[in-house]
Amino acid sequence: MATGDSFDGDSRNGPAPELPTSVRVSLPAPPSSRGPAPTYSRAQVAAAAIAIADEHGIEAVSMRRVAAALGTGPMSLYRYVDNKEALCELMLDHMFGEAELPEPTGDWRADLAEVARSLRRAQLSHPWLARIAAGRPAMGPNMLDIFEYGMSILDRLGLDTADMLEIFALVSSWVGGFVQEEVAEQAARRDRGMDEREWQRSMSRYLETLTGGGNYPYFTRVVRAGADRDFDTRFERGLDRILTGIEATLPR
Amino acid sequence: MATGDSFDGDSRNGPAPELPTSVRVSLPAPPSSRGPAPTYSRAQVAAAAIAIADEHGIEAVSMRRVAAALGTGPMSLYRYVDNKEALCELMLDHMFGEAELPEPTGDWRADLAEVARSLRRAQLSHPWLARIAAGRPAMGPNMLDIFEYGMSILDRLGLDTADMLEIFALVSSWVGGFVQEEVAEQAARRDRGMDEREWQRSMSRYLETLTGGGNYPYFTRVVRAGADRDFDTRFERGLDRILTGIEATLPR
DNA sequence: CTCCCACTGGGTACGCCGTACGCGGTTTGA
DNA sequence: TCAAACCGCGTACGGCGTACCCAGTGGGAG
Repeated sequence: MATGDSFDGDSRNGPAPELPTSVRVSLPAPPSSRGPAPTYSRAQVAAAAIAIADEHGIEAVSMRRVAAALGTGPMSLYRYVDNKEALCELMLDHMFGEAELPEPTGDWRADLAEVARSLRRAQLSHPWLARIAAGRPAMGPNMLDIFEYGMSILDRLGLDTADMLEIFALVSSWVGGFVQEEVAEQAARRDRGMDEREWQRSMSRYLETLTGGGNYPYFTRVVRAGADRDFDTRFERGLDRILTGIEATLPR
Repeated sequence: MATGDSFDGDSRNGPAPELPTSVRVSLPAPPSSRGPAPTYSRAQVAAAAIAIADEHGIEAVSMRRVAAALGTGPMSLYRYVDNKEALCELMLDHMFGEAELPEPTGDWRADLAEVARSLRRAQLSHPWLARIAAGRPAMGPNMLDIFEYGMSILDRLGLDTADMLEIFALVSSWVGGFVQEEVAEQAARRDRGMDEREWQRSMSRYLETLTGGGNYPYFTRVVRAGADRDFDTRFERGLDRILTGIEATLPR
């Protein structure tokens, strides 16, 4: 799988046609022979932004800071990126380039599960990713690579394109939702650093404050018993359920 | 189901104990008898913020604007809400109060499907919701109501608490991921207002620009054939697959 | 070889933002 | 009665995204 630099590589192609911003951003930079060569590449810009997000959180990523990290002024960034929104999309697609996908085994369930695990791994290794991805369509070249890989797995099942798309979207959107909850809870616990015991006690107090302790019997039970499994097994079990559901609703 | 005003109602309870911000925010305001009565309520603040988000988009929601909508100064808001993050959580839980849940029928598949549809409906009626919810744990009173409702449905299946939680989380996180993609695509199309035909053509051009047309065979096929079904049927079919998967992996 | 001009780098400035701080007015329990 | 507790809100600071503009650069056309 690509390493995420798929932005600057090749240069064949004319002037960018009118496209929605959310798509145009993923295009490689135009050839541009006339003036001096650009000092940086889009990949460098993305890498700088990602480094800041990893170290100081996504909210610390500002045009000024990214520019400073590159050793330049704030406005210079706009030579590489239309605006901050575009910078985010650049970071987003760059990350999906890190996903490593093994050679398909031929067992579609196992192979699709591996795609799901890769997507989760990518988003988990950079927790701010889920925040960025929210409400943004992800169709950069790297995400498209993963899409193609997933579709090729489903191609053995004799479905039409719409069905394949539907199934791929089912898996990938579940992974997205799952990881979102996962990082949310991680962040909430890190908020004030509390361990399992402390968190449990503070949630109990929350419940009592809310209703005097009477209502919310199920949530109370979950909190009291610490009844939530760890995310790894929840993920695997959920994945298994979803794949089972897909298999069961396959034609013939 | 509550209408979302569950914040200001009752007043019994002592001073707020030390809780993580992400949880404390959902607490009803302390009784506070001493000074003059507050001019507004937390529900009013939330409603004002929501109105702005609905009309001008979530990024237009600023402390200053919300305050102005209420007819007051920016700093007055901080009497009702710790900071902007807290305002967002207030909006979030307030929205889930709008979800209307019918009386359970006793058929757990149908009932759980109805919960899923309610969650989707709530998030779809305010597209900015998905953006806000990303990476934030949602455990306000209204979300807890939905949680309790869902768990009570699953309670008939003879599972332990951890299994019930797992299944509820599976459904709700899938809905979250699905709606996220749904509003993302809606937003992308609205970005520049283009209909089906235009979008198709611009995506074709995007593909050609990307690779000269050769790679991404599946995505090309999807774009060329317009092979994506509408979101309503995708949702129903996905939901059916997930419920089937759950049913198939039920013990005994 | 020359010159033009597309291109890059980057400074300045504007209008927003979140919010720390603090002051004056109001209410109420002691 | 009066101090403590609370509310409303004005002022101000530092940071943000980015519009605008100008100087420098280097390849292609003449």
